Amino acid sequence: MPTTSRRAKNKARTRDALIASATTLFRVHGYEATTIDQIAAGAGVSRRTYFRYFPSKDAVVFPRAEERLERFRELLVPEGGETLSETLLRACREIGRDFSFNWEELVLQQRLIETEPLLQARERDLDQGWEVAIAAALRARGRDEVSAQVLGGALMGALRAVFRLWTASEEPRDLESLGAEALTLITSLDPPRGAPR
Amino acid sequence: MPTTSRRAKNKARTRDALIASATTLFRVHGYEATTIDQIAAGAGVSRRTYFRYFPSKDAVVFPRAEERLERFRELLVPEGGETLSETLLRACREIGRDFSFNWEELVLQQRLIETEPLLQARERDLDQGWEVAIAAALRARGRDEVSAQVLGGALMGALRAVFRLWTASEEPRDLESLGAEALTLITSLDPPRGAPR
DNA sequence: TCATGAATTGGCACCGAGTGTCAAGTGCTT
DNA sequence: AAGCACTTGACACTCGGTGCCAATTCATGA
Repeated sequence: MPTTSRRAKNKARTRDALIASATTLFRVHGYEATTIDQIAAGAGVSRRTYFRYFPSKDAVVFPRAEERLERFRELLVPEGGETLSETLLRACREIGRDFSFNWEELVLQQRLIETEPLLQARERDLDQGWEVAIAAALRARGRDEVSAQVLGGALMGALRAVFRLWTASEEPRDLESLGAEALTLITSLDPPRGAPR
Repeated sequence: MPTTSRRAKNKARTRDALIASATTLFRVHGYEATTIDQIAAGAGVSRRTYFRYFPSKDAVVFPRAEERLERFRELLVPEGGETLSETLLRACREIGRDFSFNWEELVLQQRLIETEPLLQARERDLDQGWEVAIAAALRARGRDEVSAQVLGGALMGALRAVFRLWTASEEPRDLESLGAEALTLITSLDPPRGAPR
């Protein structure tokens, strides 16, 4: 019994068709002006069926979010005697490879997101998953709850900024060195005088 | 001609009534189960009028967002020969004072936000305004674009984590020392080996 | 191959968020 | 008091999202 039964294939095909239809329509008419009826029609499927594949209109904008986060989680498992920064860099490099392959797609997606406040909000929400993953990795390395969450927030904040810079540039820059530069920047911050504890 | 004309007073009163009505209803029935008709009715006003005061249903959850951000922006103007960390700490302390006065309210608001993904997304979106403000402060201190955005993202990420920890605790902890601790934590990160540049 | 049951789909009705419009009401000015 | 600008209420409408059920498609065993 292959996992790719006929049903599974059909579902995958419909899903891809919905994503393609939505992407095209968003690109041409914008997010707001595109209705779900149009997306569904473009995929040769009914409106009701759209909602069986995506829980909301905005979900179709982030079709690979879940699997990428899952991948990131796996990459955060430390290898050998890595320091945290090294693990992060390695994860950054791996994710960056995936991102680089889809640079154009990601840039267009990012431009679309920035046209709609709701989409920006959703993106931020998704980033929280990454932040939680980083915080978990920190906890797994013996950090206490407070420092895990604070450092997780800071690191993810830096990574998000890096990603935005990356998609905002004209050419696909080297995501890995951008990430490394970001980590270096953070660690070069001057601590406040008379820091507590 | 006082700025508080009768019209202005009525508007302020209606706005407050809407906030109060919404807060109560959300607290009792939850966000999702509360309709705007109910909120408007509770404030003795029509549904259409609600939308003249708030652009959306979720906006009423963050009624003070804009003015707090404005305050934060003003606080980020450096005083004397402060380092950036010192400026941030001072801003943290000032904002923290305001927050401490409204601890209970903020805790309830936070609990409500965490029940609804959409609200979490919106909150993240609002945080971006703070991040942009920090990045602007960094730029004003001579940082280049990349480091301003990256550090802004990291610092805001840490501050958000601090705020979440603060509202998650049973007792109102000292927000200032939490913030200071967070800054210290960030600066104690070990840089990656062979860091570029 | 065919019949049976499970999964998938489409159509329909419905709810609530959000917007345009216009007439009626309220406050400001002289 | 009258005229004016601003504010409100009511209505109609679009669209996102959900529950429901009948029709269709697929998988499975005889």
